[in-house]
Amino acid sequence: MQNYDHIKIEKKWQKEWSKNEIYKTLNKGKKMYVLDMFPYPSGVGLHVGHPRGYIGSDVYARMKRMEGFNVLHPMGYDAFGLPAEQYALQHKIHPKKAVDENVKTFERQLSIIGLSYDWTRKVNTTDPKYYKWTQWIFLQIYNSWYDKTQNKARPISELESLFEKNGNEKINAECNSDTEFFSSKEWKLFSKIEKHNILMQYRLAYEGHSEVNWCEEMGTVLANDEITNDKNGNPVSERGGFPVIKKSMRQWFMRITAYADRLLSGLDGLEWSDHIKEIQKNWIGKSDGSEIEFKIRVPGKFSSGPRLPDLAVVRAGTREDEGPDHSENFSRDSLSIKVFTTRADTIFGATYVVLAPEHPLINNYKLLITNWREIEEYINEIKNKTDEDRVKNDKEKTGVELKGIKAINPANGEEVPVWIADYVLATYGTGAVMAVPAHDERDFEFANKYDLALKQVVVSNNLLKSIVVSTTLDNDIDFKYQLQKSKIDFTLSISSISNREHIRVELKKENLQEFINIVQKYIKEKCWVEILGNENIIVLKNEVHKDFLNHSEEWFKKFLEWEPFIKGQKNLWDMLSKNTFFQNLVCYQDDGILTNSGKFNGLTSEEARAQITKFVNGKIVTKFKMRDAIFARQRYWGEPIPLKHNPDGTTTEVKEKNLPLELPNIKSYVSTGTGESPLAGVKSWVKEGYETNTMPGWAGSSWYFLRYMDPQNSKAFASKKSLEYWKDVDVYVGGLEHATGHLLYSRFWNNFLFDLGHVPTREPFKKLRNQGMILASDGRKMSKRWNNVVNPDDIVKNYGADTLRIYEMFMGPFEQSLPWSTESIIGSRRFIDRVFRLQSKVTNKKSDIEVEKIFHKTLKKVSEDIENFAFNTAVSSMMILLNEIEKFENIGKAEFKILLQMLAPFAPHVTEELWSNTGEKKSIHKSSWPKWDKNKIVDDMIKIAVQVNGKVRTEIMISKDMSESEIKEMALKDKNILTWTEGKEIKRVIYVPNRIVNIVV
RNA sequence: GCCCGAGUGGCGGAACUGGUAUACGCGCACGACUUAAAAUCGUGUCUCGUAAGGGAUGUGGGUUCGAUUCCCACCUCGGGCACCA
Repeated sequence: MQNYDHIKIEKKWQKEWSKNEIYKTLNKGKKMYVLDMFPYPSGVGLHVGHPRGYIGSDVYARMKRMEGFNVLHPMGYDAFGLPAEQYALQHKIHPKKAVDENVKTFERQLSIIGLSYDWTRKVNTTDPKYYKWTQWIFLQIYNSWYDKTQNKARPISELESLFEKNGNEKINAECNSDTEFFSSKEWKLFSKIEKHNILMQYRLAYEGHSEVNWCEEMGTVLANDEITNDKNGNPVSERGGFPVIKKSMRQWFMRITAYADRLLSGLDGLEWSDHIKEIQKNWIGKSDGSEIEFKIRVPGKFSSGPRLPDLAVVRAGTREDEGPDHSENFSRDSLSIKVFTTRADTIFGATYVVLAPEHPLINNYKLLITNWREIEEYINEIKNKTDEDRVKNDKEKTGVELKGIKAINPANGEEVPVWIADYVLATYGTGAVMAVPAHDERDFEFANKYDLALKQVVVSNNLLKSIVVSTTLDNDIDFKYQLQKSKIDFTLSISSISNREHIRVELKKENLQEFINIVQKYIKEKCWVEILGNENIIVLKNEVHKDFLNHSEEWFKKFLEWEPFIKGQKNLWDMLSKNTFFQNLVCYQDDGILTNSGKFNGLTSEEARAQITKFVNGKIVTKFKMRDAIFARQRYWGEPIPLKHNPDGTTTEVKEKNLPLELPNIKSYVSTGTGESPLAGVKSWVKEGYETNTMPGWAGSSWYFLRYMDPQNSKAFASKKSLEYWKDVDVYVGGLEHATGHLLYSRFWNNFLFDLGHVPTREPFKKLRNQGMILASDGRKMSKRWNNVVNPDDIVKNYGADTLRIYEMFMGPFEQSLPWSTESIIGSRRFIDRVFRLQSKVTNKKSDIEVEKIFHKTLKKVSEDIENFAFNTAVSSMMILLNEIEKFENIGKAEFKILLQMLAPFAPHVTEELWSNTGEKKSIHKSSWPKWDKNKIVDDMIKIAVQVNGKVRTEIMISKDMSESEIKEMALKDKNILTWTEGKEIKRVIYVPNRIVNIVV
């Protein structure tokens, strides 16, 4: 490494840049906001994988700066949360101190890489001046409700006046599902606490109870994404690996579900990868379906017909000790079960109804149910199971019938049994389903186990597309001959797996009968038949194949039952056209054509869904998988929630002028372990009535991108003026692991702030790029545990920051995970050395025209590649350029300077050194990005390939002004080509401009 | 199980919208410089074949003048979701 002293040069320029503040952001000009996901400053320091994203965004930001944009490229710290507190506990220091120490390490490691952050805009979520505004935003959310008609959040005070005027029946708002109706008059009569409780059901940040993931060891509640499974499949905390159980607790929630639809539709306008959009879509989990009521009937007690039982009988079902008599509310709803389904088209096949074991209606039916003891036992059994047990994939479904009551299928009036079963979730849809075993896998499995009826109501409509006949016949030539004779089209292929020949028949209506005749004849005379898969595959074989025995016993049993039918093949037509044979073994879940469905027969599933829903008085509804987010931690190290609990049970907020509500300084912030936050042990805090829970880790990170726009502002989280100027993040760079956390919460908060007019755009991140992980050379994640961590400090010391930067960009596509190779890094260093040496060849003379051309072509490529985050090919094209120009004796200064400028975003230090060596006084990073000259990227003569029948046979040089026919003629006359075309008729000549000529003979 | 994404030399990878597959880098081999080594520079490096030429982009088919690229089936790996009706 004698070429240049990277240690000296890099230090020198880093000092210079910070002295001259060359990366300082202005507040005018054409804006460009390039943001990295700010890190949690952990104690262990960085490995070479961490800076990859930062380097990518830095390259981009540097080019944009040179292109004349006013670039905002900041960095900060997300320092609240469990990890910091755990670290502090372990090291027996205050979390604040731990954070400060870690930030220092972090900044030292980052600073040597030469990233162009404007450090004057640094933010830290644990700074009271910062979290004042986190608390402020919380209060805005707390004081809002979601109007589904206007489709936006509105101040809670507006809701109060609406209640005052009309009560709540006509208000189309997002609220808790158990909210009851009241009139304007009733509202006025409600007590303070009643009003408070009702409003709480509408607030976008609300208090409630819920079953949560409780970690005894850590004394805290964890979010789903903070939990993993240990090797036995038991739930454990991601950090520490402590066991996690279910526990019901008082919680604060964020009503993110109010925004589910907008979070979904908002994705359309974003330049994010399809992959991450897919993850968010899945997470939000929208499904369009119908809510349909199944009436309840008590057989025996009442004569006949779907008559409802007397209210008195049902009322007797409520327990005396349940407190006030709810029978008025109880009446209608209790006499029917509301189910949610996306397959209303299959309702004629609904042969039973299932409630989740937790379903509130079950208790109401107590006196009607004849096997109550059994039911109670079952429910208790389920309660004691962990979620993990219940959801385990290979677990058999269990359930019990509610004997004594029946449900009425509203489509055909049939009486069907009612069950409770653990495969139905209380938390999704209505907590009840209509079971259609013929068309739903889960219902199918359950029905098989408990011997419940199965009724097929949808048949496949793709039968007429194609049928594959797979043969293991000794001689299938005859079969093919028969097909040919009947003019049935087919194609042949060999299955790579079974080595069977596949005859794919494209069936048309007019030869369906003919085809079936042939198959029937075969079955009758020569062979066995088997029908496989969902793909209409028929297997013709000489004997029962061994494969057969690989099927489950059950399948085999059923097959045997069908065997005489097949041997007799009376009804093959029916078997094929309805495919009942197959469908009765494995349920058919796709859309199709309705059958056995009364007047709806013949409709497509899609048509039927709408019509049937209407017919049974159902309602078209949309459901989401996403749940409201828990917004509380029983921990010390988080933002205090700025609310006070009053003795009368109501809650009041801390006034804006009293924000921030600062974390009290306490001696022991160790968790009490009782589920109470350490704050519950602070007397002064409790005396004031302050909320003892703190905010979760994602609070501070859900809006930090706004704070960078105006980080010092003490009057607002950012001034209107800077918000209007910066608007949103143009390019956001970070890891994929935040897809369902941070990236969703930030979008939620930003949408909310938009509704109230606090920010100018709905969506915060226009363009998102996810850097791939850098794995260790053994292909595993870099981790202390595997002892495979590569420290960037060592790389910077041995090879230089520029080499590290170039290598990390060159190693492969930015979004792809790649293994690190310290062996390969030398290539990037050599490249820099060669550029460094190139300066001795620089003259004041003009470069050769060929040299100029290469330069401009490369410049175009590099500019476009950086724009597209294709950093690897940008570096590679500069390497190609260098290979080319090294062949020349001399190179003009102008071209050399272009090379330096192109390279500057990747290797800021060495290019700055060389730039100053050319006599430039101003920093290269303040220079303007060179423009490529489109006249200098076209060649006069180009080489194209000539193919004969698609195979390259020679190359010819053409000039750019030759016509198509001239080129074709030149190709045909080429002597290499003549040896291939001699004596043959030229059928066609294809010319693709600037690429190839293909001669077909 | 369902839904995405990906499979190209010894290795990381390149190939625009269907148009000369294997750019660039690492490694390896040979050569030059050197007393020697390092560094540097040069040459070669998918495969079979002396050559002409043939064969290769996970496997098998298809469409096309032409397929890494489009379609169908399958295999493998990675990721997401996981009884969401």
